[in-house]
Order: sequence, then structure tokens, then C-alpha cells
Amino acid sequence: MSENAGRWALAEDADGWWHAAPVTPGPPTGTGTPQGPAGPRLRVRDPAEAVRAAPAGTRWVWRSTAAVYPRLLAAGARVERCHDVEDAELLLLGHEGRFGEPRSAAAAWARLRNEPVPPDPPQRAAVPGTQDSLFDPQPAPVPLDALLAVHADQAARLGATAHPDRMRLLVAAESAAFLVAAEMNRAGLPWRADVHRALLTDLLGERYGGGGEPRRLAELADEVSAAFGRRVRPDLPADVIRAFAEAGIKLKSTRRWEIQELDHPAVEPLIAHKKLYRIYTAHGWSWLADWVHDGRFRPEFIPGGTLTGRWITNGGGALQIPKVIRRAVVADPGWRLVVADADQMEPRVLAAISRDPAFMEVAGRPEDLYTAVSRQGFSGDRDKAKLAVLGAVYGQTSGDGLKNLAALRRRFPLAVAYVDDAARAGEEGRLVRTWLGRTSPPPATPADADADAYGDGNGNGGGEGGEAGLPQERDDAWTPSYASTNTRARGRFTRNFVVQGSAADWALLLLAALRQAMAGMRAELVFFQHDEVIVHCPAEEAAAVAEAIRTAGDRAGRITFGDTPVRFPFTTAIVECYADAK
DNA sequence: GACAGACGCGCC
DNA sequence: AAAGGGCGCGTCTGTC
Repeated sequence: MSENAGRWALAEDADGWWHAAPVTPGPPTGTGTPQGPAGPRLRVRDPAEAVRAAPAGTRWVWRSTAAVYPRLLAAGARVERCHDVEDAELLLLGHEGRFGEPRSAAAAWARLRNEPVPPDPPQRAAVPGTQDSLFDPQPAPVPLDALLAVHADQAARLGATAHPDRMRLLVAAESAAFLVAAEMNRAGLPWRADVHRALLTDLLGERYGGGGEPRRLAELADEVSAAFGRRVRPDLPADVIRAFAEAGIKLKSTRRWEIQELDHPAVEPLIAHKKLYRIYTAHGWSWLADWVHDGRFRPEFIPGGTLTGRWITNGGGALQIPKVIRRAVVADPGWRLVVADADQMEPRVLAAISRDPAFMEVAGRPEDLYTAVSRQGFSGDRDKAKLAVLGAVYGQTSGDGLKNLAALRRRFPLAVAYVDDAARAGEEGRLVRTWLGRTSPPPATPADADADAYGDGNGNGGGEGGEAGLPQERDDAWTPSYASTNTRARGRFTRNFVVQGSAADWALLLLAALRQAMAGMRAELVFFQHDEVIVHCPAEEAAAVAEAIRTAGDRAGRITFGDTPVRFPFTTAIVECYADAK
């Protein structure tokens, strides 16, 4: 993760030639003046040739890692580091309060020259079985000189942020994350289709006619109907609510937690049906046919896809694999899965960012964090302590959590004040940032939302009564209760944003550190889910990988948050099957 | 037939 | 016990 290795820029032209050149080192000019090439330019058909021509450790400046790096990987050209111009632009625009402006390299280049700014190309849905990248496959090419100019401009803007070192770290770490994502997309998660099929038949029964409704689902639907005395489709919420109403039970929804307390014979088969129907539709036979090929499940991982910086996956619902389905994730013969889950990641991050001395002390002990908290004002009740911490992070509004929250506030005043401050900022329409500088979007403005409880008082968002003379008819929307509901929701969002987002910051550094540590191994990162990684490796590498993960966790903590006593331990399992990890 | 939104539920 | 944060995605439903 050193910054001293030198940079090369790489760009494709409209004719499919690739141009590469070293970037002049030195301080950013701050004036948008292009940093010129420091050496001869390469013009090649295959971008991997450029990578091989540059020194090892070069940081590659390119438009989009997702667009370029899969091609390099296919040609066997791994790179150590990069600067993803379009991701950097997204982060910088957010930091500058310009959320929503186009983030493409072409747009950034146009802004530099005061020319019309092209909108970003629409995102395409993932196509099963392909490795297509997120954006339009044929974006407007950006010449190498334009790329250099945008890169120089970004360097200057990074220097002008609230904490330049942190923001530069965020950009570098998320660029590294795009490298990790491309490599994970290429590797795929080992997936035994035969195990999955056996599992489905075991849970759902045979399919009528080989491809029809599974027997067990039909039986449960019949049981539900029998309990109501008429035909009821359990997969139609309106039908279920009507049926309960006929039985004298009024329901607001058919959510499980609302139904499972009812005293009615339909409840048990209905809930069983919900569970199995979900598996059938979301991870059943058709999912298998769409997403698993040649023993691998290949979702498209997208770093920073959420507002808070958490990753998303495109296609296949990779971050929502039901626990029961994890039985199908099996290492290759002679290989292992190292499954590592960061212990209480978000509370530890809150300790690190709030600098609450008592909370940092608790988060630095080599034990379960909630148990440690429970001895501080919770009489050793771990569940209560956990609810209090989660209530603070999520913005609990009612229930026992509030009472527990008061105890938490007495023992850890700075930690609670940190999230309370973030909530107040949100309620007042201000922006908040993660530790490294990812910035929350502004509240919705009257022009682009049905209703808006903020925006007045600071002139932000206008108040001209809507656009094009279209007054917003929302007579039910502007009542005080509506406004305060929206305001509080905004506060809960920003409260959670600083913690969830700073945790996502840390996770980027974790992945970068782990990738670096595993560079000489055959081990491959194959899965990442917020606070959990899976590495697929030869059995003889498993112990070293587990140790590398432990080291990377604390190293990521120090790099992200500076000198802190807070530890970031993992629960790690070396298994052949993912389902055996918990 | 395409599309948008609501719903519900899987994960963290 | 009940309800707060972030998502993806399949289904249904209403609309054009």
C-alpha cells in the first residue's frame, strides 16, 4: 500500500488501441494543469503488454477498473495497485456535496473544460453466466491526455478535502477493492450443483412433472387451505389477509413476525410455506441453472455500490445466500475454505471513530465485546448490552432498548454522543462523513421528492415551488407529524451511516491488506460480505491464510483509524463446506 | 408486453 | 418483545 511506486496511465482509444505512459511524479498543481507523461508513450493492441512493460508495483491510473482489469486478468496480467478515476470522481463529488453529478471520466473531463457534461450511461442488469462489467460496454473513450488531466485535477481536489490523507486512503483502498472484486468475479465461489439439487429435493420434494411445483410446497398450500376451509394461495398476501379477516383476525401485513403469534391452525403451514417458497423462488432450480456453471457461482461484486460504501452484488443475490443453501458451497478436492467473520465489527468501529476511552478499552480486550460491555452497567446481561449497542447504532425509538441505551450513555458517553451528533446532523439537513471521508447524500429536495421535511432554513434546495410551474399537491404530506417522521428517519440514516460506512472503510483496507498478504499464494479470495471473507486455498495453505486474515484485520484497523487500542478479531473456521463454518 | 412500485424476506 | 440501519431480488399488482 505504499504510494512511492510510480504511476502509469492507461487508456483505450476509439479504434481499440491502448495508450500508456508514466505519469510525472510531483505535487499536484492545484490548477488542473495536466501532469505530463514522464517517458515514452506506448501504443499497443493488448493492454497486458503495457502492464508487462511497466515496473512492478506501478499504480495504474485508468478510467474504470471494472472495465479494464478483467481483460488484463484474462491475459494473465495481475497488477498490484491502481487509481480508479471514475470511482475517485464519485467519492470526490460526494465529498464536495455534488452528489448525483455524472461521475464518468468523460464527464469529469468535460467539467474541466467547461463543456456540456454527458450523463452517465445507464447501468445494465447482470446477465447470468457472463462477466460483463457494470457500465455500458462501449463508453465514450477518454484520451490519455484527458485522463491525465482529470487525474491531476483529482489529486488537487483530494488535497483540498477535510482530511486529505484519509480521503487519499479511501480512494486508494476502494481502487484496491475494485481489483479484489475483479479477481473474485473471475475466481467464482466453488459451488456443488449436485449437492444443491439434492438439498432442494430434500427440502421441497420432487417437482411435479420434473419441472413443476415442488410437492412439499403444494402440500403446505393444501394445509393452509384446509385450515381456512377454502382455497387460499399462501404466496398472495392479499389472499392471506382476506382469509384471516374472514376468520375474525385483522392483520396489517402478512409478515412472519406478525403472523407467528396468532392462534390459528393455518399459521404453522403458512410460515413453513413462506420459508420454502422463498428458497424455491430465490435459490431454487432456476437460480442454479442461471448462476452456477462449471462448479462456480459467479456473481458480480461491486465495491461501494451502496450509499454507505458497502458492496453490492449484481445478479444471483450473492449477499443473501440462505444459511441452509450454504451446504452447496464446497471446496475443491484437496482444498479448503477459510471462512472468517469479523467479531462485532460495527461496535468496534464506533469505538475507534468516537475515541470514547471506556469503549475503546472494552473493544481492545481479547474477548467478546458485548460480554465486556455487559459488565459495565448491564449486570453481566450480554443480551441487554447487545441490544443497547445496536439500538445506539440503528437509532432505536422504542422498547426496552431505550432504557438500555440510557445505561450505555452513562458508561460510554462519547460513543453515544458520536452517533447522536450524526443523527442531529441528519435531522438538520447537514451531511455526515465516514471516518475516511465518504459522504452521505444530501436530503431529498422539494424538486425531486414527493415530500421534504428539510431544505428550508438554509436555502438549500430552492423552494421555488417545484419545477416548470408544477406545484406539488401534497396536502397530506406537509403535516407536522409527516415532517417529523421524515426528519427522524433522516436522523436514523445519518446515525447509522457514520458507523456502517466507517466499517465499510475498514473492510476496504482489510481486503487490500489480505490481498497483499496472499499475493504469493495459490489462495484466492472468493467471497466477501460486509464483515466476512471466504478464501479458497490448498489445504496446506489454510493455516497461513487464517493467520494472514488475523493480521490483516488489526493492520486494517491501524491504517484506517490510526493509533488505536481497538482490536479487530475474527472468528475463523477452516472447512470443506461453508455450512460447517458457523 | 413493458414498466414501476409495493411487498416480503434472505443476508449483514 | 418489537423495531431502528443497509441492500437484492422475485412475485404480484396496477398502469400505460
